[in-house]
Amino acid sequence: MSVSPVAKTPQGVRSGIPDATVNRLPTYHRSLVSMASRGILLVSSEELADASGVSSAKLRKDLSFLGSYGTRGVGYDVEFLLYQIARALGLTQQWPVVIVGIGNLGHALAGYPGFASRGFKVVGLFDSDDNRVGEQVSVAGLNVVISSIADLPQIVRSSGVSIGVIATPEKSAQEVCDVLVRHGVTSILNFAPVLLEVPAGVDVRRVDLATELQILAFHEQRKSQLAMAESNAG
Amino acid sequence: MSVSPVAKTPQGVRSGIPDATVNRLPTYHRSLVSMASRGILLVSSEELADASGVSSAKLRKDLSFLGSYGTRGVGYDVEFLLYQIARALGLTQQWPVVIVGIGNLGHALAGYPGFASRGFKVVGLFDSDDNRVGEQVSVAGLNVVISSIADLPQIVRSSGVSIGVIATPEKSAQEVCDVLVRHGVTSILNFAPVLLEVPAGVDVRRVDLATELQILAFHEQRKSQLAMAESNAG
DNA sequence: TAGATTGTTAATCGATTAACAATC
DNA sequence: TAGATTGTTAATCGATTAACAATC
Repeated sequence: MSVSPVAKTPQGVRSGIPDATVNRLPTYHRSLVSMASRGILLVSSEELADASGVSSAKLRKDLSFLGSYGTRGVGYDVEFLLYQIARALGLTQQWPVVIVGIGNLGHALAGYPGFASRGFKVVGLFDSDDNRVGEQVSVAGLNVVISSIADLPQIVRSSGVSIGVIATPEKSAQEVCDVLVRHGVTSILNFAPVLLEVPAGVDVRRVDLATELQILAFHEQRKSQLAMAESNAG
Repeated sequence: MSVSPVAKTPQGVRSGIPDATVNRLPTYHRSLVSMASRGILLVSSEELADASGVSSAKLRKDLSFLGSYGTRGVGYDVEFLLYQIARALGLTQQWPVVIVGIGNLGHALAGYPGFASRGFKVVGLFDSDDNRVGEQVSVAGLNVVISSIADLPQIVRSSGVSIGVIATPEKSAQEVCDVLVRHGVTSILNFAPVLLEVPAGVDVRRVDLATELQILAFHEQRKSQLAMAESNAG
């Protein structure tokens, strides 16, 4: 057993890796994959931080929650650190994933190359539109057939799916979510513009185009206000 | 001039609305739109917070940065608060937007209904694939033709575009970003899995499927570890 | 040993929360 | 006036940062 810097609460043992850190680990992972593919063997916190868009202090702090995987005076072994981050993120196992709602967005998600390359395997595509059921979609070079949502329970159970992606219209998202959760899915990536209701223990992450654009609009507005204030102050 | 709770620094005047608050405003906005459409005239912080998935204390704190728009003992006027949030977010003006990279994802983005309904107007679709140039895409009920990237500067200039969406493959994202920035785009929503290099003053938000899935995988892994620890502890 | 770079400390900063005075 | 609910305060919590001792 390694001694890791674990945060404790009176309630019990906690994960030990702060949320803010977990949210940045995929970025470090990606930077390291890119470096490894370029044949880089060794990297300093400064270099990896630059490549990832964070400060080196933050990077070292983040990595310190995973363990002590660098060498003072030298840096980090790229492959070794890559493995440690992949392990922390749970990428050393394969995660079967289902996608529900195969419109343009669902198609785009199914065809996303970064899916397979990171240990996620699309084991099912589902759509409520009967005209679409039976259609072939190319996923990571293989053809996957679109199934009826009626077949979802069987596939989720048999493949042990715990991660589901919802790319349906807003209207059916909650219903689909309920089906997923009922059959054992405990992590959901939601592209529909609704706040899904889920029982405790189920994680949901929502990705919303409108939200992102609105935040950009806010900052855009602020920039033009600042520009005006400055030209007035002149 | 209204006296607003503005955070100051020795350097000068700052925006006054914390980032964490800005990031939640779109959620409140959406909840209020939904309530307004259901004919709800008045809402308490408790109700709006529930609908938005936050605590009422956090909601009230967030709203307090915009101003004092509620009535003690009563609540918030839905339409009025909606307008104030829209104004704060910059949604009372129309933002012309261009989308570059019209594959499956670009198509999905172009067809997204929440675009137009929130004051974003797609004024240009661009693709580097000459076979795709000239193709019609339905955007908010209108047909928009896919243009060559060579035409981007002209359209960005003439429409005063300041927000761009990048939905290209990883390979061409930085190049496209450079073109956008060179012609005056100062906010970029990036769906390509690269960290874009931009000059100071340009805002970039990156949305990445792999990142989201990896964060879910982390939590999923932690849940199964906790379950195992519990069954061992019995 | 001298130079380089990690891992950790401690200070600072920003975000969250609970409680409640203000006020409808 | 009594009840309800906001807006604000102050305490707490978590994240960031700079600096540096440890150590290759």
